Amino acid sequence: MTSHPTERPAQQTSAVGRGTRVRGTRQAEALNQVLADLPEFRSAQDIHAELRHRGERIGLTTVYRQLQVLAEDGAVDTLRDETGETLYRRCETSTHHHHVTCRSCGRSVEVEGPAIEHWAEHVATEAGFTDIDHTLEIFGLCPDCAGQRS
Amino acid sequence: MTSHPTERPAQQTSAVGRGTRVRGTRQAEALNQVLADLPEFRSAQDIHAELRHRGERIGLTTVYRQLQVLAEDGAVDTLRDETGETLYRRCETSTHHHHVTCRSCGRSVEVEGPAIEHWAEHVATEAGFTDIDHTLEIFGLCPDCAGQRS
DNA sequence: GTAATTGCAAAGGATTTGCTCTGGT
DNA sequence: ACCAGAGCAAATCCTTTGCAATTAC
Repeated sequence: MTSHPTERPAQQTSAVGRGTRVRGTRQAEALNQVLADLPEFRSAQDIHAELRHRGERIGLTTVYRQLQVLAEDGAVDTLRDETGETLYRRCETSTHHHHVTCRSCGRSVEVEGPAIEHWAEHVATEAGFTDIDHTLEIFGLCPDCAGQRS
Repeated sequence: MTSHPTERPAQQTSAVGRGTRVRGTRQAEALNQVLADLPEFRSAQDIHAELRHRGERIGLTTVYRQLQVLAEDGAVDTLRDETGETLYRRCETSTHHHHVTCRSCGRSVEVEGPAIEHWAEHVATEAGFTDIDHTLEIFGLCPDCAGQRS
């Protein structure tokens, strides 16, 4: 175990008082476009590759940094796949939700479960914990992939 | 995370016909001892360090390999913390359960929530998915760690 | 004796960081 | 001009692999 209690990058978007401090760059624009086009969860590297395919000149580092910011702002959802890679996808709803993701093709469906959030909060509080957070991912085979299987 | 029909390295314990194919080594023994002593989730590196502290001569590689096997056999539970590291702990109950884990010290409490399992199964099925599985981790600060904090 | 196991060193793979260059405004 | 943002290369970090040396049985 390494780090952590206090960490948390301390977001500073608009903390300073002044408005937008974000520049509209060609790269950011392109990334947004790709995110808008891809409905499935994809890794940063995938997304970078896709951008390159489209002929965009953009560095992998930029993709990572951009996605990080978008994730912090809640503009994209993130999840870790079984190999530990972080996957990103543009967020559709702004409310807290979870996903049912296809193990085979990556397609995913958003689902809400207020009961779960409460339950998590509840059991953790009961155990004396504070500052509670949780992660929940559901994996399975989507209709399409289930069909074409061995 | 439990089932997973498709993968599984095809264990060969006792497949050949002959008996025990597993050797009782000093290292394996020591690792077991440490796992028995530590009630919290710990990273492989932590466990290795602990072993060294105890004066054991054992390589990090062996710890990783050993833990991998134990995890496959269901002898230890694994989970990924927020940084992506894999944490291990000897499994206590055989029933499906989840954990409320301290972000700071790693201590964890097992909790059960049949309702959650059903809900997960339900929403996924409703979305047309099959062969469903899920992961749920709750993080927070345990009473002790919450105290000694800013 | 023989094969399972160890463990060092090196490889891998994802993500981050240092630092300089570029392009918006 | 100025400064946020881009990006390359190098650095990190956890984890796995190659392969020779050990060791249990």
